[in-house]
Amino acid sequence: MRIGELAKRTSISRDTIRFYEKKGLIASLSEPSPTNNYRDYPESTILTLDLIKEARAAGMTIADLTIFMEQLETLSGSEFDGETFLQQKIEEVERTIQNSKKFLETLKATKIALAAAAKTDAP
Amino acid sequence: MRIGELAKRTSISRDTIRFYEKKGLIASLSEPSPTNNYRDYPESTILTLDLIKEARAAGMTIADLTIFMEQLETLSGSEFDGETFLQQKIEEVERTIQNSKKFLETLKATKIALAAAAKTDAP
DNA sequence: ATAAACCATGGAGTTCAGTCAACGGTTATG
DNA sequence: CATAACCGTTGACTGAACTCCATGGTTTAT
Repeated sequence: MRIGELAKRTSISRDTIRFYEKKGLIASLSEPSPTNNYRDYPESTILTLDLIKEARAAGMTIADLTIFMEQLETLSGSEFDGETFLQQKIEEVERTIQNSKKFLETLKATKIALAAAAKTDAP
Repeated sequence: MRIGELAKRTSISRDTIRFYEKKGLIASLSEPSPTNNYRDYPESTILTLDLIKEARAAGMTIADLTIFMEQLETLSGSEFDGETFLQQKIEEVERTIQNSKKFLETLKATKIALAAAAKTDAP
């Protein structure tokens, strides 16, 4: 599919998609039409982009994602220690989750305090 | 306490602390020593900075935090609808947590796949 | 009392993650 | 076939969140 459709279906802008491709997070088919040089993406790129969105929201950087995508593709076969990298990222995300839960409690407590203050205040 | 100690005890750089103060996230005592103009922070600023760290890691921006801190301090008393703001942020953080959990599963699955591939590979 | 260590301010510089603009070629539509 | 809608590339630009630097004053340890 072409970049416009991909953009629409993932809610990610064309520019951002091209930016991700330049960074190596996604790849378009290497042999496009002979007459133009339009990018052509497989259906699966939608899934990849969804994954990237999740990962970004979970605190992963694009540099992290570049390595991660490489692991997904090659699944072993390099000198690079993918398992250690993944384990580190797992721990990072676990910390982020714990941390966010804690902060969530603070937010909730603040909201409750605010509501209580409002009640004794207005009437 | 002075900024250096605060920096050490929170693992946040002096520059960042001053930056946060300029943004209104924290405040130093308004009447410092008469002989110098060093910032002087109460013990509680450590807790505030820890909260800020949590919040940042949970995806809150500094602009969000500015509003949130104001809510914490004033606890009602403005035209601003703090409860709605807080409810929105609660939902945002909840989404972030759900999302991060999902991504965490992906990371774990990838690590397992990598380990399996490595086994059938080497020996 | 003097050097090392600390503090302040203002402003410039950096990194990350996009985003926009200008220009020209391609494809789809009435 | 005109023309709107789409695509490509290059490079400049933005906003967020720091980070660094230069300059100069203050405190502390020796």
